[in-house]
Amino acid sequence: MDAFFVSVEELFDPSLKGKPVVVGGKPDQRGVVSAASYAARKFGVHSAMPLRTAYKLCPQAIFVEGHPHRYRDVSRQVHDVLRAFSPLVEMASIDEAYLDVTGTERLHGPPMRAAHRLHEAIKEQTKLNCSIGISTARLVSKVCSDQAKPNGVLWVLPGCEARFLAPLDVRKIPGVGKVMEASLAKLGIRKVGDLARLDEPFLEEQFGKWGLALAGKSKGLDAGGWFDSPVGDPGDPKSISHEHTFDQDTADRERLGASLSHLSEMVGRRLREHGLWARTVQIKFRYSDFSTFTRAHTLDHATQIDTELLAEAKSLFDRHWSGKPIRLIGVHAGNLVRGEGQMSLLDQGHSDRWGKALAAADAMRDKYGESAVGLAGGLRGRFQERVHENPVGLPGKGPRKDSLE
DNA sequence: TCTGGGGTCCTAGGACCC
DNA sequence: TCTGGGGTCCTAGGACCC
Repeated sequence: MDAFFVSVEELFDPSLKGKPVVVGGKPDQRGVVSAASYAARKFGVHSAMPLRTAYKLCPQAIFVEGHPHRYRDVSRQVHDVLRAFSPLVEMASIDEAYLDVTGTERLHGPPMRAAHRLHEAIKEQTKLNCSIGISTARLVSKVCSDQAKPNGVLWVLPGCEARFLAPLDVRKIPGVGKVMEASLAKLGIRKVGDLARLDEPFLEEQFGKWGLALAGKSKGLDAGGWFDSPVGDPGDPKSISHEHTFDQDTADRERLGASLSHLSEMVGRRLREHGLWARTVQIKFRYSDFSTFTRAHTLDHATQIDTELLAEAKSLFDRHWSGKPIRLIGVHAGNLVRGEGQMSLLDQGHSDRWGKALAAADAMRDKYGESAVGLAGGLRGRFQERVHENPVGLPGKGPRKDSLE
């Protein structure tokens, strides 16, 4: 999709059209640009840029917080259009998808006509512009859809992949970022064509497994990793995490504890949504100087219970926090397994009761919103006066710190 | 330029096992 | 007693993507 977040904002507020718009937050907030309109890009504003920098470059821009739910809804609409077109669809992100249209020629016509039909269908049903790249490989299609922006369709004929890529900067290859670009530049490699001319053993020696894949990519092959896999459902997530950057750095133990509590609940909720259980709990923290640490612990069983995630997160935090002010804190669940994790027998009764309570809490959140219900610890500092010891007696006996309010 | 939040994949060292 | 080779799992960090 072209300038996706901005375009969705324009859909809901047409007065934004044609103006410099920055999605990501207010200019005095900690944060970065999620998306910038083409008018804002003219001033040098681009995604991932700090909001304060964007403001300096383009103070007249309209800064909006954004509406993640709307983006998700529209993304689903796009997905529906694509699925009607071909069953082999893979959403690669909220605004990007791959379609395998092998053998649909009798249905949709030759590639160019098929792409234009799809382009029109998306415009008609979502009122949004997109760009389409057509080729024999995922990698080439992605690069060529980027080249087709805005609102274009581009087809790289079979056999022309390497010739299409050769004049482009190496940075255009997905997976080549700032660091790789700099390492390649040191070797005098700036264009994809330079890369394609080198022999594979040299690239492997220089960059390991990645170098080898890179050699293939430069020639237009889906060499190695994700690009190599067939188009289709990507399957279960491998990790689930939530993190939070404070408006101002804090060393307030209560606030940090409340954050860990809230983040653990969000992670637990998403685990239950997916039917996944986590064996590894990891916390992340970042100090004022931006130094960032992660600390992990792997359990002997898998869990999806908020209080258990929280207990691990808290214990990791208490053991490793230096006491200095913190900018960011996060909770991460990894080593995910599907279905029932083996609960220790002792905990079985305990987890059953929590299971029921958590299901009820999730249902309330579905109905009334994310902040409808939470662990008492997570409310501390937000609704201090409302926190009593286990007001509804759920689900433990008597007062307890982690009761559900 | 004062740097979000959600992910994936890779590397490297160490513990541990046979 | 100076010490192999293969494997797996765990942990920490980092590059990269949208």
